[in-house]
Amino acid sequence: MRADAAERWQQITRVATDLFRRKGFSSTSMQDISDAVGLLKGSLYYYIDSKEDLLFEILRDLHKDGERIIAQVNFDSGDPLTELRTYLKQCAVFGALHADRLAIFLRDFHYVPPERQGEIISERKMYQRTVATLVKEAKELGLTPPHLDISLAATLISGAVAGVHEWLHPDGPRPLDQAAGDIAEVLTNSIRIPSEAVVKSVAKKGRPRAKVSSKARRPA
Amino acid sequence: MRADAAERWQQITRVATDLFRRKGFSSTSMQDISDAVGLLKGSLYYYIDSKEDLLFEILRDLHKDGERIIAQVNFDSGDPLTELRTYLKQCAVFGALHADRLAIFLRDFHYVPPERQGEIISERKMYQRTVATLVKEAKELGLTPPHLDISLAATLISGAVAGVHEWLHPDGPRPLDQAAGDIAEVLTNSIRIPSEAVVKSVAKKGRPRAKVSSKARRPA
DNA sequence: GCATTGAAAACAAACGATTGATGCATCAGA
DNA sequence: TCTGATGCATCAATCGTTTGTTTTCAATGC
Repeated sequence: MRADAAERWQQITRVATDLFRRKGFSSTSMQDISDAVGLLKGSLYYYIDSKEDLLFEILRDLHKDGERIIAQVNFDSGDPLTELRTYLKQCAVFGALHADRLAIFLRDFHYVPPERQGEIISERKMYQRTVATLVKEAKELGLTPPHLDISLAATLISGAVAGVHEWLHPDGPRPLDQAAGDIAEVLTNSIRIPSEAVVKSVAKKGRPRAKVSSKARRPA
Repeated sequence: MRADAAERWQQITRVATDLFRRKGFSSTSMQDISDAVGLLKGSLYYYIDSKEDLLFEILRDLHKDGERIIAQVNFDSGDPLTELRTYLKQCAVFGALHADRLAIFLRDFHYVPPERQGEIISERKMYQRTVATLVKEAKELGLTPPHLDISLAATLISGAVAGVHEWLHPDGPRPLDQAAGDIAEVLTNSIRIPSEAVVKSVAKKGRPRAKVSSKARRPA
């Protein structure tokens, strides 16, 4: 094996990831990929078995990276809300760092041959279950509003953090760690008990109308 | 024009919507559509100009329906958090009722010819701007934590409610209106000031470990 | 009440282009 | 020289779309 064989493989997966993300899996042809790599499309089949196989390899790598990062979270602190916050922060960071592959996963996963889906699909369900468990623990400890629908809240939070990759970029104006922390904080806050004092006081005193008019808020 | 011409058109859009949702736009062939309708694929071109045109028509209809529902919200109550809650509830209901077309919009919108995208794209930006304005108003009134990043929070909330269509179904176990209300409540809560009393008291007293073990929470 | 007409609606056949994939030839480097 | 790596030519299938023809059926004339 030549020295640059591994590089070729990385180049192919990198190029394919970029194209799949931008154009979608089924709209990306092997011709597109081979053009970007600098090979003839037939030559790609020296490295892969099929187009779907290439997709599988890309998503399986994402799966592995995901497992590695989540494993760093400590779930034994004793405070479910803090654990949830830490966990969500990690998820947000992960989403920002692997936005391309995550977008492909969420949109084009169903193109992976069914018999190979099992190796990947477990990850997402694990995400949701982790959140669900932490939310449940928080409620049992009285840390959430008493009528909170924990299943609904968990699904909502899971979905929210799954969508973060669409707009949180590692090279954004704020440090990634900081922004991810804020995201986790806001999401965790969604199941906290709100301060009644503030809510009531403001509602009573009849605040003046905000500057932004109703018209401006509904443009055309 | 014959009486059933309008029915044919509805049948075509309905079938296409279902297929686009399940298989994706570019993986759905005109043959698939014509088979499901019961015509030869060439005959479809009596009703449409192109495949992309069909997608455009479907999404433009969604756009119109969206405008109609959002217009019902009263933005002059004087309480931005209540307005946000109402607005988000409407969005959740809308998402559940039009999950198919919404999924197509979020995934396959980029297949709409660029010159025709403008007629549709305004809608989503309006959603986000509405949320952003309400969040900003709430902060200015001191209804949110003082350090809240309003842009981040608004984006997060918008993304969360946009993903609701994936799991909230009109015929679910709970009445749609009720579930949507809960969703809006949780999301609105995410920018409310949390009750410090509860948080501190629990943190202090050193609660016992929750029943669910750390292992169970991270299944393989 | 029946035949005629004309447009709407669907069929039938084919178009060129592109798709994912294969087999074999070839080339370069160890 | 031998093998990993790529070029080259080509496959059958399918793609979206077009064209010309045929069928269907309501309105019309008598």
